[in-house]
Amino acid sequence: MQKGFAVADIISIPRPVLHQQVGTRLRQLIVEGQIAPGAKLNERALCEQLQISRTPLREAIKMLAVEGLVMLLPNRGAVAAQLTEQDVRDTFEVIAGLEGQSGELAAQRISDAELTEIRALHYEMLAAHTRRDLPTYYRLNALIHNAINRAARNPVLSQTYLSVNARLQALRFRSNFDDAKWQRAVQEHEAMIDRLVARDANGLRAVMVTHIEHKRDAVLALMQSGELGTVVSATVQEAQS
Amino acid sequence: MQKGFAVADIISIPRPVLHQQVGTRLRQLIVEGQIAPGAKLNERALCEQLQISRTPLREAIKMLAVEGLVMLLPNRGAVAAQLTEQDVRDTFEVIAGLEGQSGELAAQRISDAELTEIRALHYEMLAAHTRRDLPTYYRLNALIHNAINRAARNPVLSQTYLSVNARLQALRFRSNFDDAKWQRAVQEHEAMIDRLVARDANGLRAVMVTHIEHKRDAVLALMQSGELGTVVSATVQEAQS
DNA sequence: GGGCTATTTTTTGCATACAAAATACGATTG
DNA sequence: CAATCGTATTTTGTATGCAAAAAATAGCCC
Repeated sequence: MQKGFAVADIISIPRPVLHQQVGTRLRQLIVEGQIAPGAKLNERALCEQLQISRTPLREAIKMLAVEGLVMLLPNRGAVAAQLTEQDVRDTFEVIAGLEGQSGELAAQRISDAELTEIRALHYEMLAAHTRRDLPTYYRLNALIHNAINRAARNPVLSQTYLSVNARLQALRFRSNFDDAKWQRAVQEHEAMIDRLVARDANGLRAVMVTHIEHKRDAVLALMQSGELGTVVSATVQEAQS
Repeated sequence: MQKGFAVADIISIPRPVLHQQVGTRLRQLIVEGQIAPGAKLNERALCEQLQISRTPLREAIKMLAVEGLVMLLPNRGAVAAQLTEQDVRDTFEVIAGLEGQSGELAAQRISDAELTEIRALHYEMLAAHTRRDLPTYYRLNALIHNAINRAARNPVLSQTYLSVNARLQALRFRSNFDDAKWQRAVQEHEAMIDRLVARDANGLRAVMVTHIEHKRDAVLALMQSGELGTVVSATVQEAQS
């Protein structure tokens, strides 16, 4: 009680507790498709793989269940969430609302410094697009969306967005970009910057909603083509560290 | 594998697993204020009170942490979430967006039967208002909001709304309604029905956003008056069973 | 007596042990 | 040989045990 701050309190990087680490790792495995949608999460196997006991693993699984990344089957464990087409539509609908609001607020609240940074990221993204460097493009794309989210100055909104969005990550990073769609996405990003510069809240909302709807259509097309479920080597991705 | 459906699979009501039950109970305790905001969740004490071991309790606590109802302090357990004024503003901002979208979609998608039911509930609510029966009013109010949410036909949206809203429940059901505010809330509900009948999506969105903003102001006023933190006997309430 | 440090006690975090349910397997019978 | 039943094995759910960290307490020095 009376002891002040020990040195360790200051210098030691507080290693997150195990169930958090495990949660992060599991999230990664699911989002990257290493654990395929619908696949069963065998506790013993995961324990061995992650070198931990069942207690923190189970705690992590319960957390992912709340986030919607896994489904709990009473007395039969957990399976990675497998979204139906309708689930995907519903989720994108919510994401569109959240991103729209995020854009609306960001346009009102963004600082010049943040705007400058976003413009810089945007140019980097254009470079990646020009080089047809998809992984870098994805990474920068995520960074820009996160930056806009941050500029909205609402941690609850950001957190909610990340949580809902995580369910789609496994799909989003596999959408097959043809050049036309890619070009359109880039143009939409240009429009976002424009609306941000103009501090046009309603305009930015509209652009972001449209952008998400196009992304949704790309994902749905991919789903209908039946290409999903295949475990594709995943690209680096940002959100939901 | 080969065994078909046993009778038990059909007739037995599958008693939810313990961590779910515990989660529900803890949520209730926090929302009703039996566990005050900021209060520590002592594992041993809760284990005795709920007559369970620490394992399911800890799993439940982790789930509530994801929902935002408790905060985890590494190596120091969990405390019931204590929202700052800014947290409340942020949360209401998200709620406004979600309810607004919910209204927008409900106006487009509601069936006549659902609309009829909502009108009936509305009249019951008017009765409760006339009698100044606040508990019944709250209950019916929650039922109407839930019904609109359901009419939006988006389970992901409903779930997200419930999850974010749960954090405010502890506050919302303690707001001191003066008669003027109550009257205004009732009028806003009338406007909701109107917009639903007219299938006016944008109109309903606007009404719901305004309604939430008023609710927010009432809660903020109560917070600033310092009346919160007191454990008040909670009223029955619906959401987040 | 006040403030600091050392020691005890409590509490948390993780691992393991045990019980119940589900699954897999095999035997038995028609 | 197929289908069904019974048993063995696996897997999940819960309880308990153990170690480390935090909190409380006591002791000490000034």
